[in-house]
Amino acid sequence: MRIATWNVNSVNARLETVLAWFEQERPDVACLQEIKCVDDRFPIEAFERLGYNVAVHGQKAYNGVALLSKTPLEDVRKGLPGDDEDDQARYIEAVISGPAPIRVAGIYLPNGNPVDSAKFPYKLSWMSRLNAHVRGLLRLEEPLVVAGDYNVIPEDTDVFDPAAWAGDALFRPETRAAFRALKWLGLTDAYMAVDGTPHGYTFWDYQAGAWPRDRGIRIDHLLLSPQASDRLDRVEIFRDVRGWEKPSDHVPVTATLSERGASET
DNA sequence: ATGGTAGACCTTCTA
Repeated sequence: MRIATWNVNSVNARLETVLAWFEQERPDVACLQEIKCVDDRFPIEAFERLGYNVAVHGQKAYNGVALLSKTPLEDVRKGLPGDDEDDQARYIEAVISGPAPIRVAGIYLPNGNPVDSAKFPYKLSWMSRLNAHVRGLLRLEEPLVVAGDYNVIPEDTDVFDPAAWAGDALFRPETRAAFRALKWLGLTDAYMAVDGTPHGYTFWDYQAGAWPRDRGIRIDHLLLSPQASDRLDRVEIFRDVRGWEKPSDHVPVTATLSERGASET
């Protein structure tokens, strides 16, 4: 089973590009972020034609997340618990049905810039809520994948110029500490299974020639519960997609899990 | 030089 995450930066502005990648790679499951539309405007039929079931948690103009799966989505949750005042659409979760069911959460973690605004504490509080929710999910002892645009640069090696990013909300010590705390709950970063690349950038800014100069950052992650990481075969970062016509500033990332079911363990 | 782009939408915000 191959699970994808991709911040598409408007699913409607990017539909042709997004569909082209789906037709080429045909992942079994996909988490999309920044769909930038309300539920009614999501191009559900286009994905259904490719054989996907669709769950959408949309929002006008900003944010918005969706889950796609070739098998039916069960137990769908929309929105991250822990703050009834939070109306930003950044979290969607479902159980992917099949012989070896797996729970997948798609996240669009807040950017948090500028750090001297309310956006940074919102980011940190969102990460704290995610930590609390994931802690509960891990108690289920199920295969779980938490995938998405984390807006977190975990390590110096995940950014072209660490010094230039020192004060950025994506790289601040508090942000990186919260990401480590999430992993310390018992999640594995699937990126450990990537091989043969000098770095694993997943985002290049539209500005200042970031892509041609390869000034990227690694911020799109798949974190796996022990029951999921036991099945991890490989990770792929589709960096070529950044060079396509009308690209998103993020590229798709996939993790492939073996199909080993409960009966064989 | 502190630049540059992209998307949604009401001329400014978000990233």
